Amino acid sequence: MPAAETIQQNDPSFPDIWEEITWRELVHVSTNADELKTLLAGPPITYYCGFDPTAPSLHLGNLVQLLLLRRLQLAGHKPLGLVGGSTGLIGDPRPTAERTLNDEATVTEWVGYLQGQVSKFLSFEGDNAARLVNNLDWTAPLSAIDFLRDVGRYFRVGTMLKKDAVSARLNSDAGISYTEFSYQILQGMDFLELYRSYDCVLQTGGSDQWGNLTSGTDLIHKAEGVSVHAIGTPLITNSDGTKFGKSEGNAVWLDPAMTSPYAFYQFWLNTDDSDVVRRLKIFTFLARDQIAALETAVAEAPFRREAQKVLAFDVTTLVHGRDATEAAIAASAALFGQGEFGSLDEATLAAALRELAHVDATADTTIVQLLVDTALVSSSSEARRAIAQGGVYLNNIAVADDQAVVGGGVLQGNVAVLRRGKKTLAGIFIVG
RNA sequence: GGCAUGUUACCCAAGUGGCCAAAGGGAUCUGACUGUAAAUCAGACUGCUUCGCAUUCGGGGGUUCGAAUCCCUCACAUGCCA
Repeated sequence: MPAAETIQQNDPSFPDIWEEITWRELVHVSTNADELKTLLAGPPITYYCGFDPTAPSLHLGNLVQLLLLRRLQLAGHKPLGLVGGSTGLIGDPRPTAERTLNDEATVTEWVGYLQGQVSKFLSFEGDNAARLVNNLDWTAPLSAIDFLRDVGRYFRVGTMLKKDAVSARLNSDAGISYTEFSYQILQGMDFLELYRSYDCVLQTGGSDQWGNLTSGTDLIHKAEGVSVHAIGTPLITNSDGTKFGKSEGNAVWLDPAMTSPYAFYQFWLNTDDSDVVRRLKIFTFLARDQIAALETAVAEAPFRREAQKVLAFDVTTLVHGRDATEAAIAASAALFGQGEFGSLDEATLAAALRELAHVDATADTTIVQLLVDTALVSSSSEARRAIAQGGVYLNNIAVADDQAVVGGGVLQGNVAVLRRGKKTLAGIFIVG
């Protein structure tokens, strides 16, 4: 375990930031690479990335963008963090189906949450201080007529139809609404507005947003006669083909109330050997030689999982802070340690359990009920099924009977550890 | 606006009057093996007061002893025509 969190800095062994972000595999597509390299090596530029409030929190996919913003800021450039108050009301077209529109009050509330999260990853001090912007500020006052005359005229429908996001939907039987079809115009407008107000010349985003990114560069080219840039980051994938950023089928959120720091730490700790080096490059500020050393460690002693430990420590610390990470590690050590729970002291055990999903219960509560209460399973049918399959443990002892109650299975301090499968745990505090 | 076709569980997708809680694949979960990996193998995967019962196949209504399957209607989608 590292003694201290990695300092946020770019690796000085790279000649310039472009070389570094390329090495970190952060660039999947971009506008002219040579020009971008030169631009980023030169005097500070203003750049931006947008986050749409389609949920109350950002998730791991957004973290890639946040870290790219931060790396560019560390290279001296000036970030704009855009939270899409207006684009969030529309929603970008997903490949499969139309989105459900969220109401304005909800979106407004989420805008606030996301702004808070974005702020944590950027510096708001110094010559290249970050700024937060909200596209509702310039789209809300716009009338439909102004929109069509001033902005719409620059957009060719043929071009819009060719965007992957749109054509995928047109070719599916879901079709696409005019609302979502218009999304690319809104995002293009954002870039133009930021170019005019802040001299913003670069937009970053996921490669799945490439059509929307170029929508902006094209618009600026037409409206202002200027060439600006875009960088599309790769879609992060797991080598086994499953989706990155899902734990137990749920998204991993940055909000500790939605994904606990313990669960967050565990998510990273469980990274596959074959993915861990790529994760280190993208999600940590470790230097090239440090990552190379960890790569060797994975190859020579994979069972030690050194790289995973460093990755989990660094990313959890980055997102949740040092204290939360220490607590998550302590809980992990207690719960996954060699010894029996009975050998742990009361305070350590209780603290560990509080890192997990935990509930209060009486001694005569059934295990089935507790599995449901702790959200280890989603229904009592599933709880019985899990018990029947031998996948439920109380204090590391398999539960065989689906009528069983917590009863005597109580540890020091009147607590019990409920486990489903190998590593999904919950704490039970016996009261009354 | 007209004609045609389609809408099945998390996703894809069979099923076209009873043998359908509904094939198959993916995802997911559990077990074995392990390093709290991966791969592989096995099992599970609507809910419940679980050897039984209840509710599901876009919404509503109808025919029938009986419907995911037939009819009507509404909504949505796709294609062609206007």
